[in-house]
Amino acid sequence: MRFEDKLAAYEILSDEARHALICASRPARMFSKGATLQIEGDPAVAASLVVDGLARSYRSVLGAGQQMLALHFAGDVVGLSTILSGHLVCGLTALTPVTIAQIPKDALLALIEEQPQLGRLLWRDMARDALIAQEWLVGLGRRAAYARTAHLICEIFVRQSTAKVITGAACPFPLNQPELADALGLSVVHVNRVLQRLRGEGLISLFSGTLTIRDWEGLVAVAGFDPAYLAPFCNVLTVSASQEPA
Amino acid sequence: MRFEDKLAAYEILSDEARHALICASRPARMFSKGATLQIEGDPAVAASLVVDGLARSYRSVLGAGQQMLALHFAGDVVGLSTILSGHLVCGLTALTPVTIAQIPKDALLALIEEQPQLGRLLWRDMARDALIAQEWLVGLGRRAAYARTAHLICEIFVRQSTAKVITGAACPFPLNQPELADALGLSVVHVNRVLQRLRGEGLISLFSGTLTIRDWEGLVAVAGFDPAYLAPFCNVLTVSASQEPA
DNA sequence: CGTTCGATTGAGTTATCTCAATAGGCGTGG
DNA sequence: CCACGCCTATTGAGATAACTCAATCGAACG
Repeated sequence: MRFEDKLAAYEILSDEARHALICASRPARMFSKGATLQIEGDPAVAASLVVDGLARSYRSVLGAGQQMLALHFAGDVVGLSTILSGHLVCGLTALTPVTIAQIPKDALLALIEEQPQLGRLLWRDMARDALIAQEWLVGLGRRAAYARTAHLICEIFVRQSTAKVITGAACPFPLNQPELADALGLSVVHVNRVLQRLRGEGLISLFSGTLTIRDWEGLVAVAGFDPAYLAPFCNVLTVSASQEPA
Repeated sequence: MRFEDKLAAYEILSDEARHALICASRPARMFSKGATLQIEGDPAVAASLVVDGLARSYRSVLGAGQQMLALHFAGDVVGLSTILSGHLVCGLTALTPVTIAQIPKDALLALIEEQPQLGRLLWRDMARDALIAQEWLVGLGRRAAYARTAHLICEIFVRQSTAKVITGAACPFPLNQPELADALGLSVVHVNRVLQRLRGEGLISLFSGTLTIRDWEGLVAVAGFDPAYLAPFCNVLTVSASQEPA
């Protein structure tokens, strides 16, 4: 069986490096929505390349549910920092049907040594993730629920739309309200009310998994959103490759 | 003039790599408490090695004060992910008198190419920072003020005490209440009340810059603190070197 | 056709904030 | 050496954002 392996890269990968990456990774596997890709607390054995779909990583907190840590869109690499630090992994589940190609830890470490160019790319990817996490941190610490929600919507919209232009456009929105609550550090009930307000103010509409931006300027203003932190890494290059690993 | 350059490393650096690092960095400079080391929004021109003291990075939010993003103890490297991503820097100020050795961006990038071993070390450092940031994220999202504050106190205590054993011991505590508020996403008034409660419950005492742990078990329980995320990187090796750069 | 899950609404509770005021410490300048 | 001013810690009191509990409703699903 063959499949497409889309890899978002920040500069052009040499054929050699791309080939090495493909060789190192296991055959991509598909998972259905809601599937568990990684059990929280397991030791780190592999990084995951999100070939298609959307995944989320999270941490559980004693009596307080879960906190989502990051969204992983197609092209993202998950678990680098965990492997490098030797720490136990956080949970990872599929928010949509998802295709994942795992890269075993040892193969990844070897790859980094042998393909410095690829290593630097992965490192940059981690830097991008760190910036996004920083933005979430700021939001949780200092933005009220309304602005925080608007900000996340902005982020999801920008990360998802390959097109740079953003207007009164629409995009799929794969998070339901309980998932939004986990991401935003809010209760489900409050998320619901915040969303109603965002709709009421004419900023968005959001029904059955589809988000429509009604007033991008307004939404950005409410959120205090500055897309710069996403820009330098927005799929500068998309590499397609067929794969048939050992 | 000579000075000590303490570098916390996770594995033994080759003499060559260490020498290259020292050559790449500018002469260390001292800053007084409260000094601005990096102006928020400037372009990234250099990474900073904290030689001594404690610094904090932060982001300002419109009408909501500042959110502290990270604490940087001696041996930490600041600004790697900003340089790699090309993004503008966050603010950086000294919480105590601090000694900083800057490594200009170009020199750093060259260093990474020429000294892969050192590069991997720096990468691991970034992975550690990511884990700590993740812990802050979880705290801000899902821990109540009381537990969140206890957790930060645990983190500071562990990161600061080189001694592994933790008992009814004391350590300097360089954050005042406004700074704690910035770190914890709380108001100063509430920080004050939370601290009073932590004292009242007999968990800590905290006066004039000195923290004393009165009940480590209890504090850890309240915080839900698991030191594992700090452990793999706690100053496995401390390298001392005299330096006289060009 | 019953069950489950997500969205929605109501109502009361509480954690945390804001505003305001006081008091102590410390540095600076007169 | 004292007086002033600023910063930090503390306290009180009222306001509010966000939470919890609980119930309803519709859609998806088996």
